[in-house]
Amino acid sequence: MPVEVLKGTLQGFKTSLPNRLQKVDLKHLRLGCNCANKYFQGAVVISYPLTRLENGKAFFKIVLQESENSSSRTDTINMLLFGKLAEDSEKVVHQGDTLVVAGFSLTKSASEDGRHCCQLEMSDETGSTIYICPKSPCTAAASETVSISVAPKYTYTPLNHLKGGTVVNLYGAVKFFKPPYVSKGTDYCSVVTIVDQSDTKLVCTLFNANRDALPKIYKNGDIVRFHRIKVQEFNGQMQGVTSNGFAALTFDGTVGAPVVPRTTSKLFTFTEEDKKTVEDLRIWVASNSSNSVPAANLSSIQPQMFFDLTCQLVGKAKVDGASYLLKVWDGTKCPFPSWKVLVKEDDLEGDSVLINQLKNLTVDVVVYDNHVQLAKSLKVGNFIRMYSLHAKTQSPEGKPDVSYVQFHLHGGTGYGRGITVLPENHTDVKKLKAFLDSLDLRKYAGSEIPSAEPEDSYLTLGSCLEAYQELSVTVLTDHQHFDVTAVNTILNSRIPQQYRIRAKLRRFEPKKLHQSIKLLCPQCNLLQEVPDVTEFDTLLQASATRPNPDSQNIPFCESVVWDIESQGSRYVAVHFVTRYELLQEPEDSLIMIEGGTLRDILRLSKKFKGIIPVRSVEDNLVLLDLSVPFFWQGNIQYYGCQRCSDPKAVASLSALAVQQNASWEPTTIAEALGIVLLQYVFVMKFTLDDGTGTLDAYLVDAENFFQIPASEVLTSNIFQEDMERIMNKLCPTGRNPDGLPWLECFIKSYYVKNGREEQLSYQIFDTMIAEDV
DNA sequence: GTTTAGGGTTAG
Repeated sequence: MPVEVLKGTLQGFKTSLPNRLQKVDLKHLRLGCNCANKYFQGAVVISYPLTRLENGKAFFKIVLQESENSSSRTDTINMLLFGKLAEDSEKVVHQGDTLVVAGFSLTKSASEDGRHCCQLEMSDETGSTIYICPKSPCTAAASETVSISVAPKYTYTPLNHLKGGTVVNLYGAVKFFKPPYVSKGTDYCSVVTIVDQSDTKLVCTLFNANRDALPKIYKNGDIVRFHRIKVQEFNGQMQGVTSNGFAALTFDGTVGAPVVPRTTSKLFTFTEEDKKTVEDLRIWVASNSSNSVPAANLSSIQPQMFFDLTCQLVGKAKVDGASYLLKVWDGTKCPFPSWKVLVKEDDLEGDSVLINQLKNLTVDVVVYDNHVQLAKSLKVGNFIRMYSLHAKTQSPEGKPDVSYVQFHLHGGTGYGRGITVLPENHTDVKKLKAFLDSLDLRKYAGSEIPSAEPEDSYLTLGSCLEAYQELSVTVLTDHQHFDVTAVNTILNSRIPQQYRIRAKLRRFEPKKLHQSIKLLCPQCNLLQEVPDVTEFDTLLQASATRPNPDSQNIPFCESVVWDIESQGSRYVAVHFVTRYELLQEPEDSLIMIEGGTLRDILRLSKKFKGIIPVRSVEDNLVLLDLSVPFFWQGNIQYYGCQRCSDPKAVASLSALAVQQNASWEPTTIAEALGIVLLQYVFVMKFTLDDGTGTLDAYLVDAENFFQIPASEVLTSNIFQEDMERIMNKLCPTGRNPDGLPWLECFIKSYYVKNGREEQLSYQIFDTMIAEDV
């Protein structure tokens, strides 16, 4: 009987209320206070017309005044009624009536109207009850005895009494859980295993389109209450699944902690009996606890462990489609060196000043696959918990004594892998916040870079960095957020890493420019010397056989054969590749040549777009041996990797010959012929010195570092002069070392096999010479 | 109205 009009006096009625119901005053109504056993009494000062919500539900609003003699707005409170209760009340409530209400929930007032900061919410679904004492009492006889049921009586089934095909209400302690994740269907999914005093386990598979409707479990041992969960048999075991009207409450499992349900629902019942059930379960859990995954902080991690980490997000960045970087800290220092994941400066989200400040306390966590979506949605500053995080120790091959740790949240949801955002009012968050606030960050701050005070704006730091870089003759093309590391620190580390350094170029090798140009296979990384073209004359001659007249009819070529009688019986065949069966202008034409000498080829390569030396094998034209250049263009010879190429017959060029937009560029031709093109690169050793130590770093670069193409430098006077000027600026001969310019460089360390030994080497990357040099 | 997952580590 949710709404009842009293026939007797209010006093008389109140004596019939159960003892456990206590009157509560407006001043004691606060958010979070347990109102299960409270009633409130007030007079109706306003009653609004009945309306309907968007979902069709009836809605009725009343303003109640606590004290009859007061006219202050602060003495009034809004009461919101929903559903059938709203409809029923609206018929019988009048202005001036006194109401006694119980079974309400208390929420933050939705309107800023100067009334009480909370509002009372009631609906018959949650067992709310309203007693109305009319302003003009009925003249009927004495009051009847009224019995109140504040809440509908829910019964809870012990887990050892479950039967398939039933819908029940359950209480249990969480033994295992997967935080809500996006399922492959349309809903969020959370798998929760609960256990109760009967020591029976139940795996519950919960789905809901609304993440907040799933239980807000943050750790094993939390207590849950499920209403309307369906029990069914699966694989010979009972299983719980969400059914219509499923609702969950979650409680902290700590003995003695306030019994406050976690839910986003505004309407739920919660009785003294519920409280007792939670408290009983807490005590049972405490004495039957089985330690599962440890919750660790960064300072207590062990190599190879999986653990739950509670931390704050400081920065985030995409790594690639399948992984995402989270920079987090928990205020403790990881005892092992940990990896730093290289991302583009522009991709790193977060306060760069703070990221820099905390760099020695944060760790880089890479999350994969299904976790990327959630990771992206996190806000910098969020307090999060990552479950089953993997602290993976890595040692370079053959170096078990040196190790560093990588943090991975691997893909999948096995073992509860996942991330949750913890609410700011969670006990663990409050504790962590207090701890983080208590830290003296200066103790951990790095000292290599001019430190910015927290009140400095990002702009100030930016311009400060600019001034700092002004003196450098190099420019970093990415990762500007990296801090400078001292050379001796780098030398002392045995971990493959990436660093930013600031140093001077003491010396470099080789001194002669032509010695610094090599050929690099981008696939197998083999470096080789650039051959001397004059060596090829014999090779080219040796392949010069009398062209086979049968092979001269090539579909995409116009061919001519020259007899060169002045040189004995030498024959040269030239095949002009046609485009759409048409000859092109010589400067656009690709030609293939059989039996040409080095002189012929060099001469022709100045006139034509490109030349491919070939020979006849039976009826086919094939490339020569890959020890000679397969393609000649202007002054440049292009080579294929003898290991990685899989040369095809020249006929495979026909596909290019019919393409309208195909160009006779070395890369295109190489690809069509199955050739892995060798790259011309500068290979130099720079001895870099920053005052704390010197290290030798290799430069292997095609054109980015000097902004000069290595392929052309040997045939261009202008490029050679540029190179000379640059090297003279970086490392002038006979200059006092103090006068040398600064170079800011990225270098990475990596292990190379040197015989049976592994040796740490350093290479320069993402760095270029400043334009004005 | 159905499907999702149905606990038991990635292999980066």
